[in-house]
Amino acid sequence: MPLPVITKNTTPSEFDVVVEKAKSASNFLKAISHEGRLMILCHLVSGEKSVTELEDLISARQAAVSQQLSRLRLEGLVVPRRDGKTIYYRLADDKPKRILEVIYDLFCQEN
Amino acid sequence: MPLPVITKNTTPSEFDVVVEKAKSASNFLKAISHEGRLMILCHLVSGEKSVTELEDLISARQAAVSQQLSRLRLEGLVVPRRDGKTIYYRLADDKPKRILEVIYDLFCQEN
DNA sequence: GCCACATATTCAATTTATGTAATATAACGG
DNA sequence: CCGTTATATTACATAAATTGAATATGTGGC
Repeated sequence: MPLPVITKNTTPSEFDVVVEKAKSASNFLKAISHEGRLMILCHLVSGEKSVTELEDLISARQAAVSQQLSRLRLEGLVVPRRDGKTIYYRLADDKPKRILEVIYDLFCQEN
Repeated sequence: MPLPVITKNTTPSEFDVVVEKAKSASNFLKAISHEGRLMILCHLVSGEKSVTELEDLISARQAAVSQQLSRLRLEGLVVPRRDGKTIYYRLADDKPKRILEVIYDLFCQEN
């Protein structure tokens, strides 16, 4: 429950573990802290979408969307599935959803 | 509850509102998606800390910590309070805490 | 094999973020 | 007023992220 606590008793190796986790977390956050990628993830919460569908949803060009998906794919946030010519993307796990729920609550809900 | 949905019926102005919110959210996420700033915020969850205390906690130099705090201050995530020579920082509201709880759960908790 | 559609990759140009070092300000004690 | 401690700001160099344009790949139909 509580967030990590660092005191004088924290050993160097324990400290390193915390730093490692902070790195993973900040990489994840960097991946989602981009307007376009954030919108893409939002749309994927409601189910998988093709690249073309995403282009329309966020009014962006093919190359841009494909690049953003590529970044999300490399970070392991989304997973592609090919069906004929079209490629559908979906969230890889519930990490993005968990964060997005809070973000939505904080930025799109109140007043 | 549900995340924002964009359909063919979404008007341009409604769309703009969503984009605006996505911008705020991504700015906020950018502010916290930095290893040092993330650690600082983590430490502030348990109560206010002076700049010097934070320097020790995250093993960073004075100028670096001060810069990171400055960024967080400009984004409205933290608030300073002066007491004599020392300046104490605390979280401005519960936004960072809300996110950090999920982050901690996702990255520091499981197995 | 050739064409069209859907998607991905590459490259260069630009912008933005970050780290370091040096310097500045603010408050206190003497 | 001076020195010291605590913090902030600035300027610069470097690295990383983003964008746009062009091009490439993969798939299905003919």
